[in-house]
Amino acid sequence: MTDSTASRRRGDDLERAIFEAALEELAEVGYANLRMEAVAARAKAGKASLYKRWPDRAHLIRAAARYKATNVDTAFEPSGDVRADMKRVMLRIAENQAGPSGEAMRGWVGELRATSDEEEAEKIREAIEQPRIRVFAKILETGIANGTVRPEALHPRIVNLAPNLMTQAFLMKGRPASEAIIDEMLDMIVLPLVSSD
Amino acid sequence: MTDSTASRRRGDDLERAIFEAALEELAEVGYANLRMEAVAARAKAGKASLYKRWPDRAHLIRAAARYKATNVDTAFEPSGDVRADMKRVMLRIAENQAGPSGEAMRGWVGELRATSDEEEAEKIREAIEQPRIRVFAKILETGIANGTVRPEALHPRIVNLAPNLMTQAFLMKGRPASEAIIDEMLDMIVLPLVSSD
Amino acid sequence: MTDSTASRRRGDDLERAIFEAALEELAEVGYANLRMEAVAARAKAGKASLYKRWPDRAHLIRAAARYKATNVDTAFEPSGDVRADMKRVMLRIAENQAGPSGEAMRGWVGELRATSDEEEAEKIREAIEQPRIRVFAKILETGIANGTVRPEALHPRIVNLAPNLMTQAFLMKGRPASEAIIDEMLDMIVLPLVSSD
Amino acid sequence: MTDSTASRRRGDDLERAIFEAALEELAEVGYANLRMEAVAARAKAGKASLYKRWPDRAHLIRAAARYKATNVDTAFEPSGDVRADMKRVMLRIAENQAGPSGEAMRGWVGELRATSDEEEAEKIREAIEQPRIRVFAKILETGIANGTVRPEALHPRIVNLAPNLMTQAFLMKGRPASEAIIDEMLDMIVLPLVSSD
DNA sequence: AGTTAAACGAGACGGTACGTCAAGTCTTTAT
DNA sequence: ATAAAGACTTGACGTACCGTCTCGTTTAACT
Repeated sequence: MTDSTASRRRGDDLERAIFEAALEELAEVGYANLRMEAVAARAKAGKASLYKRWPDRAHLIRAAARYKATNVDTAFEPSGDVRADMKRVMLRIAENQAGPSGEAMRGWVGELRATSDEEEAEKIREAIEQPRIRVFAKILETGIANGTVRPEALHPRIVNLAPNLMTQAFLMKGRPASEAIIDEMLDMIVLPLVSSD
Repeated sequence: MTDSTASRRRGDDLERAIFEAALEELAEVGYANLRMEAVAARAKAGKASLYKRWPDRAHLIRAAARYKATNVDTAFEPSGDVRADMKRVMLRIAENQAGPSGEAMRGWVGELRATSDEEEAEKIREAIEQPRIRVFAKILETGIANGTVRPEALHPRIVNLAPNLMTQAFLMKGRPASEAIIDEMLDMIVLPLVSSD
Repeated sequence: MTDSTASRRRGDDLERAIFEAALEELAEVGYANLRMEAVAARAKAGKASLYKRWPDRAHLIRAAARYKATNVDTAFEPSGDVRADMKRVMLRIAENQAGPSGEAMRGWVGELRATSDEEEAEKIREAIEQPRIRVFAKILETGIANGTVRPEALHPRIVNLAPNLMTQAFLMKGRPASEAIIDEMLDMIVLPLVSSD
Repeated sequence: MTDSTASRRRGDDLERAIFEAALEELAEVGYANLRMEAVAARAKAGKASLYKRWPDRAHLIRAAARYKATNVDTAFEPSGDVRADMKRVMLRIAENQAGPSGEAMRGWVGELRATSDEEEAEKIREAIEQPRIRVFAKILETGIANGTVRPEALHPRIVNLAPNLMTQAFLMKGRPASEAIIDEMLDMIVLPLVSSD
């Protein structure tokens, strides 16, 4: 029997519970107001169990964000309609930014500095960007295949353009871009750059 | 005689001294590690003199950033060469981001939330963007005048594109975009979008 | 009018309040269960205000005990009846041991070690013993004057004998000696040693 | 087979190992700084093995002190010279106080309170005092037999006087009485009280 | 010029959260 | 079946800043 409801959580079980608690706190009070004690209390864990795993709030939140990211369905199958596909992904990014992941990124950005551990920062950034690059690259490749997209559009700076615009809008406005803004981004910036004609 | 070494500063004199101290602290330790006590000590002021003027760290830093912005030479005369003009302004933005203003923005972004005072946030964002919009708009207008730029490029989303790319790069990397990256931004994204033919 | 009820306590006022709180806690829960946070809370003070004044619990409690001692009426006028005078003082010591001072001494004893700061310990011990020595010496001197006490009884080891027996009884039993025990101490040990015939 | 080097200790074997570890810790860091984890580690035992046997630090240490006491040679044959015999026993007590047993008593005293379990305390006190009473009583009886000691000296308060003075000196000074002090105790207090002439 | 009220520097204060430590409990793994 | 190992919850520790408040002192404005 695996009846462990009454028994004490350990290892991964506990870790998951902490992540869930951290993400909920993040969503409720935001990164700047997130207290380790609140996370511990919500996870019904001791503070020591948090500090044993992560040296500080920043590391815990990054780990929680990564945990969230890996537990999210990232499957995506391009339809062939480049604009529709891009819009769909961008709306999904917006949804994500509205939740704890958005808060996590905001906190991460706030504590980032040129003098901080650059390798660590680079790793995190790549972990965030890589999945997006792949998705947008796939969309563009489909477009190239059916002749609607210029082959030169596969340059990383252009592949990343749409998500970067989303990020910028989110960070500077405090909330994700609306659908209207996404439409503008697509029609005025991204599509003109990648379209083949 | 303005011998004020021994005398006590008041009013604007004091305010300026606090701003300078805040900006220096910002440059040295970054927003996340900035302590009100450190600013007060560096300005040889009491903490009460800070809290009398601004309700919290966030407000002080925003005010300091505004103070810095107004004291900087923003005069800009377009040469007619759109690419060169844009690059010049973007390099200037990069310089700025490397200093205390960059830290101020990072801190502001870190504390921003969808639930915060949106009007206040909007005002600050506009105060940051307006001068840039004007500069880039002027550059584009000159280009339109000499036929190198499409008239449709005057849409705010496109006018703001270059500074937005700069902001995004700065926030996500922890340091301003390098010259090479600025070149890429211009040649792969901005110029293709605004060029007339 | 010295109506300062509404204003914030500082300096000695605050110190006194902390001492009172510490002594009350001491009386209620004992030294071993005394918590700095409880003292701070009872004194309506921040923990930092405690730690600013004393490095740890031990120092705070010693200071509180000293404060108590200095605020107690130690005046004593020998009546000439050596046994009655000694009994009176011993009962007073018993009373004292039953209160916070007793707890303070118990705690001090518990933390004392051969390797601790001996000078400090010596100072405290003397501060405790000196007043007693004087009182008992005065009693014996009066007895010598009226011929009921041997002059050799003025040796410190004998002068201190009665209080030392009180201390030993208190420390080993957890509560002060009863009147019956004090009678025995006097009749079987102290008086036989000091009486002149 | 008595090959126990590689096999796991159990029952009494383990208990003895824990006692030894506790006594060593006691001697090294004192009661106040004794950590259960340190005892467990030194005994190469799990903490659970400690808590299974004793409910807390206090009980473990008392048990360890008792264990020590029973394993010490308490055989004593009075020589007939009361002063020499008493001095020999008092020096032995001093030796004992300098070791872990002294620390154990100090800790016990520190945690004792009027409100604690009095029966338990009484039992422990008697366990400590009984062997001493017997030894000193035997010495005095020998003295009475050869006419050097008054028969009235057999009252418990007087029989216990010498060890009580030792205890008091040890607890208040942090270290056992020196030989010079023992001489004074004997010549100024104990012997005058018990001598027959 | 002398007086007065405000502004100021210094820093003590009540308080919150930090990150650490050890206590005592519980689970897992090895003997 | 029992012990070793050590992960876990709990709660106090002592520290660091927060934002408020009090104290004298300095300065500007007004008798």
